Formats: sequence, structure tokens, C-alpha cells
Amino acid sequence: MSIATVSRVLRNLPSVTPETRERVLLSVDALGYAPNPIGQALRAGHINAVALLVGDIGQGWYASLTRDMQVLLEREGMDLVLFNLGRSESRLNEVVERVISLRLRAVALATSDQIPSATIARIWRRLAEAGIVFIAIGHRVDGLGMPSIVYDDEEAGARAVSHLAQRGFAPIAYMGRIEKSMTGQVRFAGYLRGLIQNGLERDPSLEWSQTDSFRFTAGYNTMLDVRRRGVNFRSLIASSDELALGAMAAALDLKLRVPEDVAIIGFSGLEWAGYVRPALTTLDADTAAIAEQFSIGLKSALAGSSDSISAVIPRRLVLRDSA
Amino acid sequence: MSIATVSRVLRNLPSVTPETRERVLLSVDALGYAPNPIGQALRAGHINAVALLVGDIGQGWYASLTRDMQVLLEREGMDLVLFNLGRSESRLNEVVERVISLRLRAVALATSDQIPSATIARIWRRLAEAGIVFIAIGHRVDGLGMPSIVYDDEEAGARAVSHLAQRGFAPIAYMGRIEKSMTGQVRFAGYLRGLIQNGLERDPSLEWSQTDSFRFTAGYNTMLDVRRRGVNFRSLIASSDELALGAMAAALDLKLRVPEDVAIIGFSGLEWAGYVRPALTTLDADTAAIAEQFSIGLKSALAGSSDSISAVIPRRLVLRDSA
DNA sequence: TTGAAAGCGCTACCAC
DNA sequence: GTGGTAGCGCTTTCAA
Repeated sequence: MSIATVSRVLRNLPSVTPETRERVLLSVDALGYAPNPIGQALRAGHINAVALLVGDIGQGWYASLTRDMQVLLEREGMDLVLFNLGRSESRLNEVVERVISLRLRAVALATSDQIPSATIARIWRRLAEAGIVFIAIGHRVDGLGMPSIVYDDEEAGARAVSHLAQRGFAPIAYMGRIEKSMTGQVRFAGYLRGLIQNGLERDPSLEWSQTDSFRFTAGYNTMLDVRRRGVNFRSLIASSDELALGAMAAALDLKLRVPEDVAIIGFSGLEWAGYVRPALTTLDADTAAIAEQFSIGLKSALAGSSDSISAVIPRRLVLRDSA
Repeated sequence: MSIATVSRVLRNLPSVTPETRERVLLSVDALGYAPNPIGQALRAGHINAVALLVGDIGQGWYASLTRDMQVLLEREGMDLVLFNLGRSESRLNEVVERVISLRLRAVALATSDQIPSATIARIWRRLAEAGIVFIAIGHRVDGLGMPSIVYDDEEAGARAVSHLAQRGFAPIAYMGRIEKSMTGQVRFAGYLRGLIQNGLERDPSLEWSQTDSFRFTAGYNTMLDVRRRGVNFRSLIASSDELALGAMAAALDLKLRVPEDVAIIGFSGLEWAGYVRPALTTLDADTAAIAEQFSIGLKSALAGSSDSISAVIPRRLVLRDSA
């Protein structure tokens, strides 16, 4: 009953007689022995854990994604090491180096809108050198063959426009345009396609950028600003539920009726969106589906498959009262 | 220039001549060498990381806490391994065993309201045996000397009552009573003290329990239910912002005015609470302060101090429109 | 089928 | 002040 034999038994290797196995398991039980993952990691050259890099865990979508990822990883016997990026790109590099030095097995990068594609591609290469699986979440990086799981934001944007147009809510504005991000462009492209499909004119004064953030205040201030400037619009598509709620709050404070005077559609499907009044119509973001796809992609990559995952998760239009 | 010397240089041990140090650093730079944390961990007998156990990361308070904890741990050079507990107590035990087997350095248990004190005490002992620091967050476990960081919920509950009473919003109901949890009891005790201090009668029909959860639906359904039953009240204190928003949604759907017909105060200070309309008055929950205290307690415990942290974070009453 | 031993990367000890 | 080496716990040869 050497340590080697114990190791074999505990990993269910075939080359052990039933009796030996029995005896080993008995002793293991008696002693309360459990293998030390650190030893295993040292031997294997990597830790059986995945790094989840999120933009800001305080935001609902990231939190929801984190939960679903943790559940799925645990099911695979892996642990989740969490890194919160904030807005700084240099921090992203530091975190990646940290992950490499920790010898984690995979990186899930989930920052929907803040990082240039070139940066992401560089990080992907860097991790590949280190033998670490990389999967981008929420980032559309076309044509590079980079593993990614994204929403069908183009389609979703177009669908939102059609919905508003059919309800007679034109002119339709777009809040939350962000130039440097691929995702932002895709979502916005959907908005533009939607306009065309519905025979509507594009109007640059209805395309609102938020430089500061995707969050509540930005939505609030933007709404105040466009109303003060007398911009003419009947509805708006906000690229996050936070922006949408901020905008709705401003609208209500200005004594506008929602949706009669201003109709609003958000992006994300956060839980509180169903409980504000009027309840927020939104293009939901299924984080469980993302986690599911991640798990599939991870397993395939760890099994050595060369073709990388490229999944698209559909967004559902959740009709409530705000549009 | 042996490996031993390199190790000494990289850890800034004094017994190295400046020249040697210089030479080593040069080579390290040239080779891009970085120490392997797994080797360090095997040697040290533990991984330089902290486990954060949260009830449900999808809920705003946990998400906010997680972010602040991650930031502070990173500052200390430690990583954050996240575990999501959900509601099952058996899962808590599994997670604790996992943490022990991983040889993490500390556990922060943040589940404000679901776990019996006896269970927590048992876990504390189990971790102590394994030499792992344990700090309870949001759990008040008096008299056991257990390291803990809690809010001043008793005081906060009483303050909420006083505020409502002074504004003439009696009778005041309490939503979200949970018997098995210490925290729940403390918060509720504050409510009772507040009633007495303000010369109000206690009325059991105004003490509402939610068996299912602290979340939106529970608040919504409870409000519907008490109105249907014709319970007489002018305001309510909800033990979470989620409950509060759910209740407010139901009130608005019933064409009640908030705060004129029903005034509402929540517990938590989540960001969206300031952007719903009417904006939600709340007893905020400073998660950054908790992380700060955790960091202090952790450092002291790792330094071998025997007296354990016991911090109380005050809740601020954030006055907005709902009460 | 089982056991002995090397070696993953690190630090602490002991010699020099 | 520096270098050699044992040993943390594991898995994987290689021999028996």
C-alpha cells in the first residue's frame, strides 16, 4: 500500500486489484485523507481553476454572469478566481500576467464594451503562449477565429427599432453609443439597420454617446441634456438597463409620461427592471446560456480540440410597460 | 548565483550583497523569470488567497461586497476565490471542506440571513482546526468571540421607525422577518424598540414573514396579500431593497400613492434605489467599509494576533422620496 | 499488480 | 554572503 497505489486508487486507474482498492479506501476513510490540490497542481503544472475577469462586478449583468459561471465550474470540479477590472486597460494586462503566473487553466474575459479588439487579440496570443485557454464573453471579434460567446446584438438592436416603429414611437434615439468597442458598434449597427428596414431616416442628433459610463447617472444626465436642447424624439433604445432606468427617472422627473411621451427599451434583463414602474421593456441577456456555452468550450479546449468555440446567444425582447 | 540566492533576492532578504542582488535582478529581467506561486504554496502549506462565500452573488449587496473585497485583497497581494452558496446548508459544508482541502488562508462568510448561528460556530471551529482564518460578515453571533463584521441593524431598525413615526406614517409594518437568523432578529428587535420609543403599539398583524426569499417577488406578493386582507398600515420597513421595490411596485399597481398612502423604507442602499420613482429611502450598507475592516482583521489574524476582530458598521438613513 | 524513486518550484537549513 | 540540499504532496516512469 504505497503512496503510488493510493494515488492510483483515488484516481480510479484500472491497474489495481479489487482487494487492494478496498484496503486503500478503508485506510483513506479511517485517516480522513484527502489529496492536496497544491501538490497536484505543482505536478500538473497548472491549477484546476478558471479566472473570470469582469468589468465591474457591481453591475447586474456581471454579477449574474459570475453566479452562473461559478455554478457551472463547480460542477466541473473547478474553482473560480475572480478579478474585477474596473476601467483601466493597464490593469487588464496586470491581471493577465497574474493569471499566467498562477498557472490557471482558463480565462473568461467578460467586459462587454470597454476594451479595443486589438488589445483583446494580444491578450489571447499571450495566454495561448502560456497554454491557457481563453474565451471572450460579450466581445465580438470577427474574423480572427478567437473563441467567443456573444449576444446577437445586431439582430436585437434591429428588433428593438422595429418594435418601437410599429408602435408609432418614431423618431427613435439611441443612447449609449461607444465608438471604440466592437460590441457597441454591432449593437448600433443593428439600430441603423432597423431604421432602414422601417423606412426611417437616420438623424445624428439622435445618436447619443456616453463618455463616462454605462450607468444610471449617465442615462439621467443625457436625458436631461437632450430635453434641454429640445431634441425631437419619441422613444429611445438604451444600451444597458442602467442607462435606461437613469433616462426613465429623468423623464419622469421632467413630468413626461412613459411610454406615452417617451418610450424606452433597455438592454440586459436585470431583475429589478420588472419591478420599476413603469416596468422596463428590455432585450434580455441570458447569462446561464453563456455559462453553459463556456463550459462546453472549455471542456473542448482542455480536451485539446483545435477549433474554438464561437457561440451566439439570442436576446429575447421582454415586453413590459415602458415601450 | 544559485537558486537559493535568487529566492533571497526576490524576497528582499537582507543577506545579499548589492552586487549579487544587481546581477540576479539583471538575469531575472533577461530571462523574464517570475516565481511560481504553486511552488511557494506547496512549500508554505497554503495558497495565498481568500475564499469569499456569498449567499447569492446575483443580489446587489453581495455583488457590491464582492467587488470591494476583491479590490482590497488584490492590494494585499492575495487572490479571491469565489463560492456562491445558494440556499442549501449542506452546500456550505461542502464548500468549507473544499476550502480546507485547497489550503486557502481565510474564509469570509457573507450570508446575511440564512444560516443558524450554531452552524456558523461549528464551521468556525472546523476552520480553526485547519489553521484557516474565519471572519463572519453580516452575522451577529454574540458572546462567542467569533470574528465578525456587522451592521448596526438594531439601531438602524429603530431609526427607521422613528423617522416614519415623526413623519406621521404610523401604523408601521415590518416586512422580512426571519426567525431562524440572528441578524433578522436583531433588525426586528430594532423595529420593536423603535415602536416603544415612539409610543407605538406592537401589532402582530404588521409583522410579515417571507418564507421564500428576500427578493422582489416576495415583496410584491406580500404587499398584494396584506392589502387584500385589509391590514391597516401607513408605512413599512422592508429588510432589503429588493423586498422594498417589490412592495412598492405592488403598491403602485394598486393605485396607491407612495409615500402619501404607503411610505416605504428599505435596507441596503443599492444603486438603482436612487433611480426608481419615487426614489427609495433606504438604510444604506457600506460594503467598502466592510472590506476595509476585513482587511484589517485578516492582517491581524495572519500576524498571529489572538484577539479577533469585531467591527460594527453604521448604516446611514438615505432620505429620498418613498418615506 | 505493486512499489520505489525522480522531479515539479520553492524555501529553510546547514556548511562553507 | 553564498551555495547545496532536503522536503512540501503529488504523479509518472521504471523495475520487480
